[in-house]
Amino acid sequence: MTDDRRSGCPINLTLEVVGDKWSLLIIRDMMFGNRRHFRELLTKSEEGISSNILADRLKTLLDADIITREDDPSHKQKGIYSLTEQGIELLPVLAQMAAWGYQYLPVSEELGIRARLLSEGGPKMWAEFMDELRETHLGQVRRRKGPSVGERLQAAYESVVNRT
Amino acid sequence: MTDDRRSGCPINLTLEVVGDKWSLLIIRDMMFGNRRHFRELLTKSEEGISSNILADRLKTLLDADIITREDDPSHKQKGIYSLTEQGIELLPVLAQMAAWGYQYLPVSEELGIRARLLSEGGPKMWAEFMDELRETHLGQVRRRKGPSVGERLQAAYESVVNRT
DNA sequence: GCCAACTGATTGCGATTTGCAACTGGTTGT
DNA sequence: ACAACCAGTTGCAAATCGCAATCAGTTGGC
Repeated sequence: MTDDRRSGCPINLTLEVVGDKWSLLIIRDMMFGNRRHFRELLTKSEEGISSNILADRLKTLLDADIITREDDPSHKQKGIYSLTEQGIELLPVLAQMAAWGYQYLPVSEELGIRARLLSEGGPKMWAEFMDELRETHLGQVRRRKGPSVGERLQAAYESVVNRT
Repeated sequence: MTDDRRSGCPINLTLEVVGDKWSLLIIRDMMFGNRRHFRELLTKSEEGISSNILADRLKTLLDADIITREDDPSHKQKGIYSLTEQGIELLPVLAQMAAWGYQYLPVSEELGIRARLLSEGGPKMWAEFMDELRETHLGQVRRRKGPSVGERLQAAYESVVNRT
């Protein structure tokens, strides 16, 4: 783990931290799938990450202060992973990638619906969702106003999945 | 070059196309550095990409319809690479990554100034810059209104570099 | 107390990807 | 004619990836 950087360009530095094929997917699952434990991230991943890669990426993300880990009081071996403020602020990056992928790539209907809603909702919806994440991951209190963005996204996803 | 995808998730599909350490840097150089030839991308890159990687990534980006290549009439061997509409629409992704990197990573002053301006300018400035890119890369005409975003970013960069 | 199932990982190992350096075959300017 | 320039290609060693098996500790059921 050397910290020599290729350049001081913000885009490059960001890529050096999360510019691989897995890190952002892990963060996506933590944000949209509410995965907080190792096993959840391992087995409920759409793409099937393997355990050594997951362990390695979690370590990297911990080092980069994008997530934190604390012990689960209900199980001595379980750890709970949480997003930090920095991690939560990666949401706009994910949202833009989702919007781009939704527009130009062969996205499946079930998995695309969230991207569509999030894209249509725009930065305002993103900010609201980030507030919800701050509540779930940082324990901050949020002034509620109706159904959460997370709930709405989940409901839309299920409605597509259950449609016969 | 198999086209089996890990999942139909828009974020995953986007990562499968540009989720490596170099592709987005090449696109960045084409957008902000106005690099259009192989040599320009190779030698004027901040990070020092090697020629085989560059050739490989350009091929991938061509296949993904993010860039196009045409012969340079002024030199039989030279090719001119241009961004497609899809490629230009990656700007918001880059802008968000730049904003995140600028806020949380040890960005150098010279290379950070563009990120700061672009972040402060927000989606409106991004749209304007994308229009300029459509002009340069797609040959579209643009209704001009004062100095271009590209010129403003470049001027800011040079002013930081030349400051003693 | 015993044991199966579950927990977060780690290890071994072959396949792939990366990246440096040298090189190729062709073009251009002088 | 010849040096400089052009877009790549090739060889090869090192690093990374990803699958499967394994590990050691924890928990719940009986």
